[in-house]
Amino acid sequence: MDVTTILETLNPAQQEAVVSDRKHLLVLAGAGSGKTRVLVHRITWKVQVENIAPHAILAVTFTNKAAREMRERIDRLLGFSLKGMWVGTFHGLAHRLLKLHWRDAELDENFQILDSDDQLRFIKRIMKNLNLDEQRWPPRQAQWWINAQKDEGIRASHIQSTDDPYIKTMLDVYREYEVTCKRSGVIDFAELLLRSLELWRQNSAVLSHYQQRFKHVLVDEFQDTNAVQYAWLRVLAGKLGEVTAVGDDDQSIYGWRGAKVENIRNFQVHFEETHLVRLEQNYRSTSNILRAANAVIQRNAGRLGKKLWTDAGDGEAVALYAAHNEHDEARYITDRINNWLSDGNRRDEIAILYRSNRISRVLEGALLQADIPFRVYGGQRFYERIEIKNTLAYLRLIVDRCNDSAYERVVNFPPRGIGDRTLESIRQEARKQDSSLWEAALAMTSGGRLSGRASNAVEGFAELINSMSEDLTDATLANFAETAIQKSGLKDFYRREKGEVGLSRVENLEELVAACRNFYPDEEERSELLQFLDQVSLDAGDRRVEDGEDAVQLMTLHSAKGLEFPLVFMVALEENIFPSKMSLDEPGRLEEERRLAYVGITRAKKKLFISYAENRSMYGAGSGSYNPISRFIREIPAGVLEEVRLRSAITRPTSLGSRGLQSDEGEGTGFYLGQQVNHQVYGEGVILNFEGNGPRARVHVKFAGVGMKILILSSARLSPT
DNA sequence: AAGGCAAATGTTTTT
DNA sequence: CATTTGCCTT
Repeated sequence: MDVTTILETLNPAQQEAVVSDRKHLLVLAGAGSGKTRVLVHRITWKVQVENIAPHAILAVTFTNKAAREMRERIDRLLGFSLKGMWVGTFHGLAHRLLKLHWRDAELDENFQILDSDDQLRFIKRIMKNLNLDEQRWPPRQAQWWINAQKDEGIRASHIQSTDDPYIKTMLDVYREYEVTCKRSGVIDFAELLLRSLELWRQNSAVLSHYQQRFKHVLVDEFQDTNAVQYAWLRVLAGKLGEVTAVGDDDQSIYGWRGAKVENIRNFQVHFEETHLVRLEQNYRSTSNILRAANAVIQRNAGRLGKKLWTDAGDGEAVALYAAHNEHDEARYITDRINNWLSDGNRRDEIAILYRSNRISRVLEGALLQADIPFRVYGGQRFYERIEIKNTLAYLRLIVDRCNDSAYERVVNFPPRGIGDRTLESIRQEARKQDSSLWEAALAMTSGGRLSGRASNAVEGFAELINSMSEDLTDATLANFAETAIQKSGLKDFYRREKGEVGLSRVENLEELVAACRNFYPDEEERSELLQFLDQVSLDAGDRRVEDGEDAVQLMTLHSAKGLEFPLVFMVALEENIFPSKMSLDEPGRLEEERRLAYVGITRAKKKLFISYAENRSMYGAGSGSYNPISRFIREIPAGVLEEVRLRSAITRPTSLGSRGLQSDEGEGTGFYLGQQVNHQVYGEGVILNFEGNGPRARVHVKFAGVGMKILILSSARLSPT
């Protein structure tokens, strides 16, 4: 392959990025500007033109899907397989490292990955043992806290104990959690990253091996890196490694999970001699859509700055629909969808995007009613389903009897007469002799220390696992899984379960067998089953691209990142919903919400519909709440917006107000959102929300010191400050 | 130990 | 409203 083939399909900015020979490279790639393309072509360039060995390249992404895609595209462009190039997710690569250096990393050889579900179970157990009140200290919160620490690279031992009861309690749980994980030979997602970072930091021989090897490090979606991932990259790059980072600070939407936009903003500070390239030409959307996106994101402070443009024409205006309520909104959407379809378009070109999953419910109902096939993404993923996890637990136990979380999950599932009391005594024994549950159970049954019935049941379980284990020899993975599902009693259990739920569970079990059949191991030494289990822990089995069925796609704005659709509906653009109520006080979080709006708008290729409901019921039928129109709608210039009104405004004047789209006003009140006001009793505050209208209109005001108050506007006698 | 009923509880989620 | 959770009964 010659130079021109790599470059000819690229625009000048893309070419500049691909051939850059400064030490480091930061590519600020706007939505739809061809970032993956640049990454793939740059790798090809290095191999084909600069004669860099594939062996010396490490490319890292966040999702398995992105990693797969990158691998395929490099393969295709390069014309030969990756040959020792490391391409994978942060977690996948970290896992690989830890597998190779398990001894140096002080891990069990067969360490297992703890998914967030199992992690929560662990933490619940620990908190129970510590006699912590679940009401006062919700385990989810502890899980959140621990993960947040780990994402920052903070170990329990790094934290100073304080008098603060919250920190004290969390720290106790964290400490105990570390011990439990170690004893059980499991590591959680955050631990994969942190442990591999520590491995490098503490073991210079291992580190220098990888520094010698990976002279070229490339990172996708750089704006989503957290503190540990960033440190990981810096350590690996060392003084000599060359780093290419591709990302978009405007699309950083995972701050709440520890991602640091600062990482991309500071890149040029920490990585000297950086060449900065902006990709601003967008190949996805019409001008009108981009104008809307640019105008919204422009409101954020501290951006690296970037303005998308396109060769494409203006296209249609962005449509805005003010719905009476969520049902009206849903009906409007199904009507538009039917129009689109009757023009001969496909359903899978359509996406409906929302801030939070609960919004989808009414839409699902409407689509069902309108007979429009759809698929809701997000929510449960394949390998997270309970029936799948149970099956996998059997498989894990067969591979490793000492896997306590697997043991706990299935000792008594399907029910076989091993209750809480029995299990608790086994747990105690395990803790006493510092062994696995399996070993403790064995000791107790052979020592006759369990009642006859319990003893028989526990023994029976052990025999079951042992006998399943024998089936492993010379069966194919799929056949083995099938027998396991059979013998464990899972199949019978779910078959007997009534309703559609049971049916779909049996189907999922069959699908798992199919997944086994389609699995191709890539290592020689380790057994197929071991490799399968590892892959499954790291890949949730997101089946988004599934069978290419022609269905409308419903998903959250978060899960829409990276996707594009000719026709996009952004729904429920109301204050407190989008932007979400939780993000309203902190400016940083509000900016993240705005980025989310930017992500949403830029998903649309041809036509974007935005809608909001003047009244939205929280759950089901209640009277519902009046949320003001989302500020993000106001931030879209009037020129690209076209307000659709199907009926005359009877119930409520449009929240846009007579002064048009630019106003930030709570209609007819004389006040506006975010305004500083004074109250005779509460003092100074800021207006966060309007509710209702007419004489009953109320305002939500957050007062300094006093907190949030809801006041009747007509009697509160607020004055502007 | 297992099943049934009332009460609690509801952002976003790459791995 | 709809789903999950924990308590209570058998």
